[in-house]
Amino acid sequence: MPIRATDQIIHKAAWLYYNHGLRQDEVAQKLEISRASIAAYLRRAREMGIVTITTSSELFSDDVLARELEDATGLTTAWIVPEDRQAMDPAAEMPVVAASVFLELIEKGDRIGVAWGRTVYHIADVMPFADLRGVTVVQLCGNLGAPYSYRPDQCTTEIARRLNAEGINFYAPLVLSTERLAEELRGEPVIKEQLATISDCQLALYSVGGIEDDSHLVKCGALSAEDMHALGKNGAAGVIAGQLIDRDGQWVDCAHNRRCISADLDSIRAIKKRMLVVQEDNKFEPLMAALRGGFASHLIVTTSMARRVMERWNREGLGKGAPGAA
Amino acid sequence: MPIRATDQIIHKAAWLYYNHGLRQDEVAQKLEISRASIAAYLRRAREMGIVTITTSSELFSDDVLARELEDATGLTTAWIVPEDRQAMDPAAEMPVVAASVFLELIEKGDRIGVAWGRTVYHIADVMPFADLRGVTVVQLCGNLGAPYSYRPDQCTTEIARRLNAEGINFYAPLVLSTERLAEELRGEPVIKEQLATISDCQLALYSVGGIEDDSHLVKCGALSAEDMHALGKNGAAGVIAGQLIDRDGQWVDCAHNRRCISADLDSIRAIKKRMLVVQEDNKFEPLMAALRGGFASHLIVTTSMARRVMERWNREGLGKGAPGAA
DNA sequence: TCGCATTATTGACTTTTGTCAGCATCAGTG
DNA sequence: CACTGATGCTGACAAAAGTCAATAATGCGA
Repeated sequence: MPIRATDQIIHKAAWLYYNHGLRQDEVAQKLEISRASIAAYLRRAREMGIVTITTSSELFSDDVLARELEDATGLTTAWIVPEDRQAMDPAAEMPVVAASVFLELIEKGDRIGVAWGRTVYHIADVMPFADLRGVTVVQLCGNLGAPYSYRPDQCTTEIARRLNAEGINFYAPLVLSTERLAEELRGEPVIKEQLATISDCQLALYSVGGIEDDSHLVKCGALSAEDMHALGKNGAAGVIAGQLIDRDGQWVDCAHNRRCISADLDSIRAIKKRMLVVQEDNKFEPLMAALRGGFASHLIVTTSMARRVMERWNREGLGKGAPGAA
Repeated sequence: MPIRATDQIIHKAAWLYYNHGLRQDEVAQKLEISRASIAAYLRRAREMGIVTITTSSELFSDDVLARELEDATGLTTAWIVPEDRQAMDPAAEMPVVAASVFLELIEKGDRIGVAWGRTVYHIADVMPFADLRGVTVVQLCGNLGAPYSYRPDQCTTEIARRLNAEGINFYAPLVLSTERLAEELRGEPVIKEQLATISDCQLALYSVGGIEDDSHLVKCGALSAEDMHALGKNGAAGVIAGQLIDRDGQWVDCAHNRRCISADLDSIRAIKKRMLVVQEDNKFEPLMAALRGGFASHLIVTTSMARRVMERWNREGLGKGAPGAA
């Protein structure tokens, strides 16, 4: 894609400022334009990803607890967000860490799967701007028919926009009213093809959902609170890409899952870099289920959550590596 | 390598400033430290490569002339430095473009060969700071015994320092007084081993030397002006990594070359990304020789030089791709 | 071609950042 | 234990960058 004529001047300004280290007034002089415009250009250059500013996220992975967690659970890398008073509030910090790590994990030409949820949306919201043409961001699960603040397509679109990547949305509902219709829709060539490309992803980003009344599926009306309770009694322990998983991270054979249009769990497990981000303390059990199910190779959690995972993992005598991990 | 305790605070400051977008005074407040210190930390963070600021060099490759040059000569990519009045002085611009392109071409874990000369030294001098641990920078040719402003080892070391990469120097002179000694030294295990690793490089950076009286080899005393003249008469057309090449880019069988300790030309040609940077207008013939010899896959030149190359290449009826190109 | 709406540019002002001399701290040394 | 040189921190000031309302330019439909 050639540079648009109007971008040329922005590019030049950014180059002189960031590469040559000229001051804004010097750049303004050189390009025969006001300094105020240069300031505006530079802002745009950053927003367009012409200029990229990255900070190593090593601060969060260089940690004894992170090493221990990796060793115990077989994760490739863990990032630990501290909760001490000197640090940021974890609720604000976690998405920033996640966005930074996510960006670091992307390689040229990658295909990236993005799921949905409050956490993912917040990550999209603080995602730095970059120029990653050649990268493709695909939606991992169907859309929620009802309007909702954190729609799956919004997550995908926003991330793709910020990265200057291609965003591929999924034009199917997440849940249908009958199993038959879901089945038929999954068989539709457009949908089928898109689902088939998911296992080609090199990187996936998601959180794990809870099965409480405040879970997304309930709040979005995909499931009633009663249904969710019942599913919980029958072994459901968490939600991955809109689908219920049991405590071992296995697909639950229930009406809801059968009515879902979303990435096949094995396709997700086939993705090499599976980045799982968990914010809320009350998602401990769902997180354990996701870990047991092999849904994470890269994990971002708070210090306290990391401790709880370590303790439980060791208590259960689970060895290195989760079942189903690639 | 774990973060040094003292770096931790720098890292934190950089994180809060660049990732969370806090102002310096807010960071100062959070870390309970003066704002002036934060300013100092941030500078250090940039110099240490904790924070990296990159600008796309597309401005120079997105150019009709660049496309034509690539198509005609079979280069992978060409970057053209403009000479119009609105742009920077090419003498100042070229090294900045080269440094930026060089950084873009590096991939994780790469081994990089760096030669020597005024151009390479200037590139090293404007190389941005980055955190590329795992990358290795190796010296392509022996050192100049005589003290000189742009010593081969300085180029390697400075680039490695700025990139936070490992620098491997070559502790042998570039030229020895007798062929026999050069031969013996090349046979020494330490030297031999190092020379052997050169073809494992994924990226090389060099310029091409001229054979005029002001050439490096003459100015450093490796060759007398008379010898150089004589070599010129006998077909030498340029210098690559301290060694003379003829107009077709082939190794010249002369006393000087036989007394040289430097990367084997075929080893250099075996490197996938061969980045050639030519500043001076009077290096046209050496550049042509280097191109014919397949010493460039990535080229950085001025507009006028690009035009001359195009014209000559077409006139000579050289097809796509240089002989010897990988 | 005109008028309208939208976008781009700028000068003047405010806020933020960079700098540096002076003070505090600390490790090494006689 | 005092001395010394080096390093690091800070407050106050200077420099640079950010912002915004007013103005100019531009595109576009009628």
